[in-house]
Amino acid sequence: MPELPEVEVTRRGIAPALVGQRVLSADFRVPALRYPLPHDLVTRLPGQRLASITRRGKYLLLQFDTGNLLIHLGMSGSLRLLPAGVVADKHDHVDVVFEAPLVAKNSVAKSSANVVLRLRDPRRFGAMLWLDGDLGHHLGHHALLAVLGIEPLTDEFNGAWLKRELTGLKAAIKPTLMDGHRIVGIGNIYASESLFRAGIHPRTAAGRISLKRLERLVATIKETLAAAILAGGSSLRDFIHSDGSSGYFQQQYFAYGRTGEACRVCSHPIREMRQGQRATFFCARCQR
DNA sequence: AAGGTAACCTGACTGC
DNA sequence: TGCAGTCAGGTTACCT
Repeated sequence: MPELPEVEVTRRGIAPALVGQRVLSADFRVPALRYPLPHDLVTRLPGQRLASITRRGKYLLLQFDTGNLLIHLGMSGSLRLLPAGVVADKHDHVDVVFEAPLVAKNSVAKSSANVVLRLRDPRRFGAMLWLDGDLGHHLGHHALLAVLGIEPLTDEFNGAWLKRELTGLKAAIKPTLMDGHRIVGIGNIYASESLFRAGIHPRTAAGRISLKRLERLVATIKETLAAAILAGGSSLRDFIHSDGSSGYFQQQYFAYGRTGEACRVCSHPIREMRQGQRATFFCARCQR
């Protein structure tokens, strides 16, 4: 579920209900996800006010009084807002209870119970870490954050930047797009989708793509991510009781998961191959 | 530095 | 119905 658009949709979904609110309690039900969980937050977090929720790549950063909660959803993670008291399911690993009552804007039902931010992650590839002190410092110095690549939805991410970044690379463009140390947020779905829209074959050597085609690729990456955020936003606007599933953008896929189906542009069957243990989908006629 | 592979983990699905 | 095998939206660690 979570590439950049899904993480951003999650951020926008939970922020209005939580920002400005104080924590009442925290509960950890497993010792670790990808990394050990910060169990000491059970005593450290209560009383702290949530000042902001920001995103860096696929990481969510919740800024509190004395530090920051870093959350990564991995392959199967999701965050939901619930009224306190709802029994945790098998893979609901972390709860953070806020003192504000849950008010469902799009729901007739209102609850007077406190609102719970609940992290579910069946595969446990996700992460939750506590970063003490200043967030700005961690963005530049933390081992997980400092190594992150450029944000694709910024003006700095443009054709000239990408041309420079890819110069000399012999690796295929598709896995290169997914390398978070170069560009953050582009996962397996949006890599295939962006390359389809740009008309670039996924196996093209990254360093041998012209500036003109890279400018086109930058544009399709931005438009694909932006469209997915909009589509996700329309279905996940109400995070209360949401199942955290991805939004309606699936209906707009040109290539991903469409093996054997007709290309929406030229009607040739969409093909599937493996690159770096991951499935790649493309149209051999539209993408050269 | 670059490039490729295995590993982490559970659940859903396919085919026999 | 059961069981084995495969696959899944991510990332790091560890090879060459």
